[in-house]
Amino acid sequence: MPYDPSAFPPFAVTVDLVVLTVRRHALCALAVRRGEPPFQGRWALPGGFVRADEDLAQAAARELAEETGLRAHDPAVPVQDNGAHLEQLATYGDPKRDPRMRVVSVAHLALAPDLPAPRAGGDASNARWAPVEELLQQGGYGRDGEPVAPLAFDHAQILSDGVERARSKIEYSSLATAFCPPEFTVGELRRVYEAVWGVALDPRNFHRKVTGTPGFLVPTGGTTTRQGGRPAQLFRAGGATLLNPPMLRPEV
Amino acid sequence: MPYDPSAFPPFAVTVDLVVLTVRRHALCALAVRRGEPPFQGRWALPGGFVRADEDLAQAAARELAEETGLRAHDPAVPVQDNGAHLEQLATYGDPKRDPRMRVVSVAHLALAPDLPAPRAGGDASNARWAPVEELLQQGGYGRDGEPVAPLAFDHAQILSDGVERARSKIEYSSLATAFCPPEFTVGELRRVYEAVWGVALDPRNFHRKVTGTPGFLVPTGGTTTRQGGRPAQLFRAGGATLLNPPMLRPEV
DNA sequence: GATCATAGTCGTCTGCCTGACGATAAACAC
DNA sequence: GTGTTTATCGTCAGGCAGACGACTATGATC
Repeated sequence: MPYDPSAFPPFAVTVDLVVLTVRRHALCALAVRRGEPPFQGRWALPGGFVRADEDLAQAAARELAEETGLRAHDPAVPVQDNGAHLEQLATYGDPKRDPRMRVVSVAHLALAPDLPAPRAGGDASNARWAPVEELLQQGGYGRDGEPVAPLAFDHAQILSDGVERARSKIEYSSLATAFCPPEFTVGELRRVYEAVWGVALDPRNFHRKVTGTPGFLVPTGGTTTRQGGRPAQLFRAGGATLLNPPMLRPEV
Repeated sequence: MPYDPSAFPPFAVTVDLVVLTVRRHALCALAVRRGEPPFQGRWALPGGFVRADEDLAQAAARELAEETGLRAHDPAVPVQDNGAHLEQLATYGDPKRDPRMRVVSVAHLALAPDLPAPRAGGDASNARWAPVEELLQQGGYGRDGEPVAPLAFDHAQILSDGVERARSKIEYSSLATAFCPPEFTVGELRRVYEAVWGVALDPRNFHRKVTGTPGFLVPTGGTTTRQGGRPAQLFRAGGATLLNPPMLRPEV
């Protein structure tokens, strides 16, 4: 027995993506330029409609693949390959958030290692990685001196919530490894924490902490010199997902 | 310019509520009996359609008031009066979660102090507080010896997620006070933690921890003997929302 | 009224973890 | 070789948590 369609108002349901990565020691998010009204020409988060036969997570994974080529991890499987971490973030449903009609957006958060270059349907000029502070600042000027328009719709709020989720989640989980390539050094992992939190961490205490937490890191045996200086051990992400005790974010 | 309605599939959007409270040293959730198919006669979480002009949080607050008479707090205002804490939990949108049509449910989590009795549109027999283990057990027998049917739809999953959110959130926030009356003793707060986590806590260490965390508790000056034994100091919830360092949940 | 049971509150001690920081190691640039 | 950079190991003091002893203040029971 289907519902009486007059008994409830119809909604459009979309997924929007907060895709974060660390580039050049800065936390960056994927932004796409809108090609049509409303907010034509403004930057926005990637996203799209949920299809009739699609789960929300499937829709988010499909959008992520379309925008970045990344495959999403099965959340039940620990991070192993080069895929991105994908999780539901929150849902935004203010009646006026889209001027055209009633749209409820289920935002998702994706964490990815540094990628070569974004592609938005093949058009590179309409997609870019931008530092999150640049995307979130209101009416300032970007690094190139041009005025910065705020993100379309309520996407500044969504991005802000996604960044806060990422910042708090790397405290008590091993999610920071999702920003790293499959093999990485302790120093690279530390620079991820520093970029996401925007702080400087003591390399010695950080090294002691991450190598001393069981299941966080697994040495691969190899070493590298990627960053100059003494060669560093290479690690993969271990099976542990929850860090106990957590990494402590320095205050202020 | 409205969307072309043929460009996207129409969805129904509902809010479902995980309303938790602590009664008789057990973590309980509000359940309502379904009066119509599908799942007629089965227990389910309270919920309903989001109206055309309503925000998601407004819809959740309205449903909460209809089912329990509780007013929800403005999330920006710290807990002071007898209202309930209300926050968005997660969104569930499996294409088959409702056999009738495509329904996306934005689940919310509410934490309330112990209430006299539930009312579901005035019909008490169709609403009850039930221990969460009882609602979540699959095909067992309840306290009264009658067989227990699983919750309708995917509500067991939603309830499970809500309980897990509550369990983890009282670790690092002062949310446990949302389960307490406006004035409460340290022992009452401890029994909240014990019920939600299902563990026993050392009364002395707990007392030291909560009274030593700045901003968590504010003494009102009064004392009480509600639980027998030596009179205890009464407290109100302080302004702090985040506990740093957090309460530690004993392992296993 | 003495005794007991029940809760609440204050202390002590020990072990672990963290932050601060010195020291050494192994590469590269000149 | 010297200096620079990054990685890694150690040391030490302070803080917090778990274990648990001791004392206090009420009501219940004999």
